[in-house]
Amino acid sequence: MSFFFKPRSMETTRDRLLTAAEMAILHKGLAATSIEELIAEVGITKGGFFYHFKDKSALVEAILERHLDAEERWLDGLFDRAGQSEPEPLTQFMAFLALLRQQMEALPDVHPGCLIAATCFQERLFTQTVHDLARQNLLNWRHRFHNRLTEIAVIHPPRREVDLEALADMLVVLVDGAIILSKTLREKDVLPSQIALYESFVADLFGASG
Amino acid sequence: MSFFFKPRSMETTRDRLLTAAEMAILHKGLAATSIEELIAEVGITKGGFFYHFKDKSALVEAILERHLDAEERWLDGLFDRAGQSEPEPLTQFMAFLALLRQQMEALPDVHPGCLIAATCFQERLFTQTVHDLARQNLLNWRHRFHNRLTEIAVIHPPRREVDLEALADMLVVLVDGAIILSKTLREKDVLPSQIALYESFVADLFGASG
DNA sequence: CGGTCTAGTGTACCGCTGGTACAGTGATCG
DNA sequence: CGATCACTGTACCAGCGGTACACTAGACCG
Repeated sequence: MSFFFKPRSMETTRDRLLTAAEMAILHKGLAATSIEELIAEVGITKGGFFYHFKDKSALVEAILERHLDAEERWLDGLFDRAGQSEPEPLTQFMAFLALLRQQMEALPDVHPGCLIAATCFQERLFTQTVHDLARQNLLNWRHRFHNRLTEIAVIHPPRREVDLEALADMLVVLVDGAIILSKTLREKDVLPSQIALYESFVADLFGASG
Repeated sequence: MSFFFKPRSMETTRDRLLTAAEMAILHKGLAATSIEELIAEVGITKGGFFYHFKDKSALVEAILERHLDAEERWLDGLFDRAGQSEPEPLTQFMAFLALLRQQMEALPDVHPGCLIAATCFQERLFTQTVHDLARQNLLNWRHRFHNRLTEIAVIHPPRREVDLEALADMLVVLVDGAIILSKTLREKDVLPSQIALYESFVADLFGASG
């Protein structure tokens, strides 16, 4: 969902291309991002571009791979911080959600967008590989959240019957949907306030004290 | 959010262009939809296209206007059906949500997408007019849902403190987010199950019997 | 019957962008 | 010293958005 896992120092030209392209695609869309503009920004020629990537699709695939990797490390980091000296799964999950919300609150502007959502609305511009990467990533988060929620539900039986897989999806859905609302309305607080709502939903459902 | 408010009979060429373009944009994205492809489908020439629309942006503006209009009539229709012989605002709103969910369940395939979300991820491809239309539409739904929820909250004080504007946004956010998940995973039940989750959230929050 | 408007056709043309092809080059490595 | 890497530079092509403009078949209007 995000981008602010910072690039390495001693960047290669390839990495600078990926970064420039990622930013451009997030802000303007793939179609509005021309190769000529990217190579101008990075300071190489067209030949140099096609030396690194056989076409625009290959560039997008590389961006998505790098991005999903960084995102996974980032969210793992949040889970780790939330889990430190806190074995209770519900409290742990609530701490994770709070961290997630705080990170979104700390963003200087509205969230620049979600690469996955961007690919989903421009189907034919992207290759099957790109769509498969997006799909695998979403399935990954569904399963991770679902596992956590299942663990929680064992210890804290939910107040009402609830589809835990849908509840896991809901977090992904809220983040992506909130990015759309946030970008369209240019209101940066939509994302944290939707996460806050999810927090209160989950807390109440599993009967956390509060 | 939708499209299945059927076109009029005795369609004009302009209307057939709008319909073909709307479908194409929803399924493939704007950039992947060429004017040449549209005129081939409709059976006119390039001159004919530019007779109706001064450029591609004008086409998109017309699509969005027609779409938002139809969407408003459609959702008004759902509200009306939900409100028939049912003056109690919470019961009315719950009935509306149930109708919305049923409509989404009844879709034969995964939801084809949301035009607003599609515009949001291809910023530079669309004109300011398009973005303003999208913005106004989302603000419209926020206010309408917010008003309903405020009405409800007066009669049924919520069990917990809750930001009613965020709760109003949540419905829009869930629908758009669910469309992304649904399209990417190619699972058609994501949308109705997220609405169902919202239903149970709202019902519980305002203490509906159940 | 002629005039005007509508809804196009048909042709020719332009610039930008993605993409191809390929020869050359300076730095670095074994 | 030769090979490989990471490019440069030039030339070129096709597709698409968009422009320009002359022409026309049918409907409506007096």
